[in-house]
Amino acid sequence: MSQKISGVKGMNDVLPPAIAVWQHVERTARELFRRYGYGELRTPVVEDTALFVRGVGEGTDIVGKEMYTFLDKAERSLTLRPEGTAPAVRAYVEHSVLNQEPLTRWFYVGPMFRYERMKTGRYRQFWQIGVEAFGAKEPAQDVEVIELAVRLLEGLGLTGITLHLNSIGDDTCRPDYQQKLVAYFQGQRDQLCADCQTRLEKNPLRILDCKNPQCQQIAQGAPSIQDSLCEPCRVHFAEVRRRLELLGISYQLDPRMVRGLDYYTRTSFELLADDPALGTASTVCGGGRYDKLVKVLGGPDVPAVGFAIGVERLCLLLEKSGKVPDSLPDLFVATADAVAEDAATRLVASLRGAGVWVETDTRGGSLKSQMKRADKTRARFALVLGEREIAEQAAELKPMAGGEPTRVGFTELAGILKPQR
RNA sequence: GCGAUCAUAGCUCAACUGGCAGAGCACCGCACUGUGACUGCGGGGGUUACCGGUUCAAGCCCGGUUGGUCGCCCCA
Repeated sequence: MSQKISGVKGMNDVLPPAIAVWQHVERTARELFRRYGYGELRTPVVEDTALFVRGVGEGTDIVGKEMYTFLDKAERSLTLRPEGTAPAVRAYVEHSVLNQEPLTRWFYVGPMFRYERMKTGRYRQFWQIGVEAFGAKEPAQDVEVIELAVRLLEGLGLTGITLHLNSIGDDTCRPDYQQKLVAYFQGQRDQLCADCQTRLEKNPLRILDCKNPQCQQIAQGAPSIQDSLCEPCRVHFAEVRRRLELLGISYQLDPRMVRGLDYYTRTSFELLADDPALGTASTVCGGGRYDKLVKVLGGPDVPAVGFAIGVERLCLLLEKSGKVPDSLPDLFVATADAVAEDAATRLVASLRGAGVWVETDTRGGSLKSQMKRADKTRARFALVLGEREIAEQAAELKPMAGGEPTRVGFTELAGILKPQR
């Protein structure tokens, strides 16, 4: 025996049967996105490092300390993508998509990479399902994107999810607000935690969602961004809210929810799970409008909105809720004697050709061990084939869950089994 | 990056104040079987995460490393 090699820290294998949750999530998402006219985008897992430095922001934790960055053999600095928006924008700009269509709606599913300390619902390789819509500045687009996120979780049968909503203004009103904020916190500077004192200079908005109780207390009295929005931002946000209500999507206004990145504008939202199983990783989905980003990445001045969902977190919630539909074989075929072998092989092949999910034990063995195997597969029906059945071209179809067997001719089998799926 | 806590068979866990590393489940084989979850008997599986130290003797005590889990930070 050679030395065992284990997987990389923070990166997980998913194997059957646990993969069923993932497949269910993906299937549900793809079907939903199709109905809203979103097309799938696939970009490489590796990008030019500069894309994230510029697109995500130099001052962020992600760029500052969490990226998997390396030099390839030609000394290019490459990075394993830490998120999906910057690559989507890169592709949008690179293929001049705006020149082909004024409105573009994409979704993506794939792994992201961040070098972080692990905990529940947080891994170094994690999957995101994301949506990006380019070209519409209208509130209707914000709402369509939010609706998509909400409907996906609804469609998966999840409850206990709250939509948190805020508008963080734009270039014209946010600077004013930041000034007001700084002025307010400056007065109580020494009562803030050490982190927040630095934030006061670098990113005052972030003080608002500091978890420190003392800071939270102080933040309570801070001016709300809602009172500082400029007229266009105020109107935009009011329309977003009106349209959400129109669709019956409830939300919680959260004026202290902010985004750390400069290019985010106006609408900002998160979906939070109240399930303690996620611990502090309760954010299942985060998104918002980023009207500046396309231009920042060298493209035209195109408005955009999007979100990203953490698939592992979603799966954790789903596994716990037990709302994953079973996917089970239709039939298990066992052989009782050697005479039946060849005929059974052909019967199984033709059933499979007709679309029936058939399991067998390719190791053969005693009927008992085959039936044990059948039990394991949780097939709906079992069929035992021997000399007698082959001669008569018919067999007892036995429901594995219990109940009376029925005598069925081989030619009828596919018809009986297939429609039940 | 900081702090807490844990690590024994594939899984869940035992092993007294330091004294030959075990059970259940799972897996495999045989017997009995024309029909499986609660038939009988048997079997394979471990350098007790790794490295070092103390001791006549370490799964147990001490130090380090790695990995898991949970807070802080940040996020999805």
